[in-house]
Amino acid sequence: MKPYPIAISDSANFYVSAERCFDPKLENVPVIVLSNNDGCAVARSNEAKILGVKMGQPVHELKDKIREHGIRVFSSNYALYGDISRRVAEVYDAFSPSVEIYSIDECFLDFSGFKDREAHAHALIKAVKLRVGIPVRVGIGPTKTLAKCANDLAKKNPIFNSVLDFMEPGLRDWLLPRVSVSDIWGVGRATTKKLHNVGVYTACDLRDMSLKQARAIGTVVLERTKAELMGEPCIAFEDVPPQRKGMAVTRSSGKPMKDYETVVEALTSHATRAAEKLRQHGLVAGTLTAFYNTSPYRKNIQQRRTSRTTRLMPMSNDTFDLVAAAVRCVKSSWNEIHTYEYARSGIILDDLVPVADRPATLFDPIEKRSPELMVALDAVNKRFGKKSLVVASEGFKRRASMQTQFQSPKYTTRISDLPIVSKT
DNA sequence: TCTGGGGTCCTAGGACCC
DNA sequence: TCTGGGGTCCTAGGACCC
Repeated sequence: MKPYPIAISDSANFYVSAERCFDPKLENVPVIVLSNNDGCAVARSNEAKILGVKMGQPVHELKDKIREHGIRVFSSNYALYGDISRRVAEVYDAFSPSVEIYSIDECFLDFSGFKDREAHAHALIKAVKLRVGIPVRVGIGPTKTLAKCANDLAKKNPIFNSVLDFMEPGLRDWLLPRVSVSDIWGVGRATTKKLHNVGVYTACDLRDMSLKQARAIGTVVLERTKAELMGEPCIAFEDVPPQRKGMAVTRSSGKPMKDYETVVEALTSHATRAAEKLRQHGLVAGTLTAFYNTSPYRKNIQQRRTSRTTRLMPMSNDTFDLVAAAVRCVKSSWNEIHTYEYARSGIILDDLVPVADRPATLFDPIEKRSPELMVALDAVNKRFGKKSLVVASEGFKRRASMQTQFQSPKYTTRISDLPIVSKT
């Protein structure tokens, strides 16, 4: 691969910024956004970071801090964040012929052909702020890893004024020795520890270590990272999203799940949601895995992790097929003798293919279901609200709905959530 | 007592990312 | 008491085949 300038634009504390878009009172005060079920902090404003709120910190550990410092707390509002993300990406389209959406808050942009890359990046930042209302920062480099590294430096050091261009090797030689190896994209906790053991502490050390040693420590992945730090691209720019391979619906349950029925109800609910997701994406799955685990955090209870995988034949996105498969998995793995307190469960789907490419099966299933039934099911649930129609094994008791105590309005995707502007 | 070699495919688990 | 969810990629090892 030949190197050319790649930019990465990354939103600052994205979920917090998205909340601030619609509530200016949140500026300059500590704000955190919680994970599903209001379990832990997954986004923190700079003010919250200064107060020592850690990424992923459980919210029950933060009670005092929240009270003392008046931290504003939000449940996650994915409808809002997803929509803001889409709007930001639309702005990027005007600044590059080729954009790769990497995550909900990051895009890679092909920056080749722009003479003054820094000026172009500043224009982009201005446009996103003006048209969507959230701050972004830009890192530029000859490889994705160097662009990410530049972006990280721009994020942490205000002197770079939100843009850092790493195309110049001299600038890299100066700055890479100041970057911890653990801050490099692709180097996680385990690899950092191994690298420290051989005296590799900085991005520069990693760039300059032998290819052979890099491979011994972190397989081809670290080998590629080293090459990318040298300015040799190994990770391709992908402006067309590749066909997705898997899909998962997993949840922690608020209360421990002790009996068979409760676990079946949870997995029925996840399988139902997974089937909906498949249909939304026009896919069918060939493999279904159902799992349910005890909480690894509760050291004093008996632990058990259970997972069963089954083939879906024929491949399917039918709610009843997926629920039946999930229930089979629980049935075959249920421990009758001991009672455990399960805390998390989920459905993982693999071997996904577009409905049109579904391979024909030798024998048609005995019971043929019509896709129209699923269309009708989706339509009813869309019109009358989620879970208006459910499969019976999900249960009719109080449904375990997610804890979202502090959710902001769905400003951009639900008209009834807009604040009424009163005429005065 | 001796007990092949080389290939493919599949799966579980680890590591990492946001 | 309360600790997220959804992805990708890579490797080792077992099963199987000839």
